[in-house]
Amino acid sequence: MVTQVFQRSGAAEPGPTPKQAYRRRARLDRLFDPELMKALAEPNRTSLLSCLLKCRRPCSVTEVAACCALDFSMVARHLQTMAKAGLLRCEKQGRTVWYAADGAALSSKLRALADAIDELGPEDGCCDAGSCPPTGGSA
Amino acid sequence: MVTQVFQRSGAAEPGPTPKQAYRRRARLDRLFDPELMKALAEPNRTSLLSCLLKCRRPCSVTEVAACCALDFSMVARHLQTMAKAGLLRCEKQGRTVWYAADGAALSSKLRALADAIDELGPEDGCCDAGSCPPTGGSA
DNA sequence: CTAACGTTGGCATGGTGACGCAAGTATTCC
DNA sequence: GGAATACTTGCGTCACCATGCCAACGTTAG
Repeated sequence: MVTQVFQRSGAAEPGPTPKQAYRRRARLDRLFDPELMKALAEPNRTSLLSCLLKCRRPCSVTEVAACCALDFSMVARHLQTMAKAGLLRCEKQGRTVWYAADGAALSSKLRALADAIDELGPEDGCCDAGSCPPTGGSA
Repeated sequence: MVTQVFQRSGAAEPGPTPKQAYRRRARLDRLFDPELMKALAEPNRTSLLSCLLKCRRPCSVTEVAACCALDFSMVARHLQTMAKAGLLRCEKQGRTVWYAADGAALSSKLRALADAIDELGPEDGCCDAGSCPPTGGSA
């Protein structure tokens, strides 16, 4: 017998087939932001973001670049990338550019995504539609 | 005059320099998961994830691959990637592999990240330390 | 005006990953 | 046993991107 990992509840709602689900647009689909996730996918970038979040104040590129071993131009580029993704706000003042982490914006985006996921309800099996009986389905 | 984007509050707490902030490890630093974010950074992958979340039941690779124009092997690889990142749970049953989205795990991770960000408090300027007066600081 | 400063942009390089194809493996059915 | 099914894996290609170096640009100070 196979170890039954996937628990099935009473299958109150059928649950769509993957094809139906794939086409049906949900709030979730609009909330997945590749640009945002890409910006958060690079360890050096998240280090810089974390640094700015902990600073809780605007910092210049020079200041931030002094923290890590990265090349200065790379730090500038990372900050640009994150600003474009909505993670940082920036303000140019003379020859200095100040970057500040927009923690509120990020956390609210993350919560919105979490809400949209929870909104779909827990996966609980269905398969009375007969398309995919994972664990001893009748079909 | 420069447009004053960065509002400064009373600077109740100094706020560390970027160098201090960079070294000081916070809960946040442990929550940034590059693997997770990378898994969420690819549009095709998030489409598949969304599909599985909406299905609310385990689906086989074949089923999922039938939804989109992607090559079968690519779908299988994407599902593996997401399973490794903790987004999906999978169970092999005979020659079929069932994948189910772990929505609860994802949303709780996102909320934990949001909590850790909010925990740091809003950025509000400081700079009485004299290291970075962004907008007409006294230093 | 000149020099110094802070940042941006071009360039070459190396690594990573998405993609499709095709071959291979494991399991089930006849 | 053999064939069909369901998936995995290897390979080659291509695009993107992180990285560092260096030149150029705009701004400020002298």
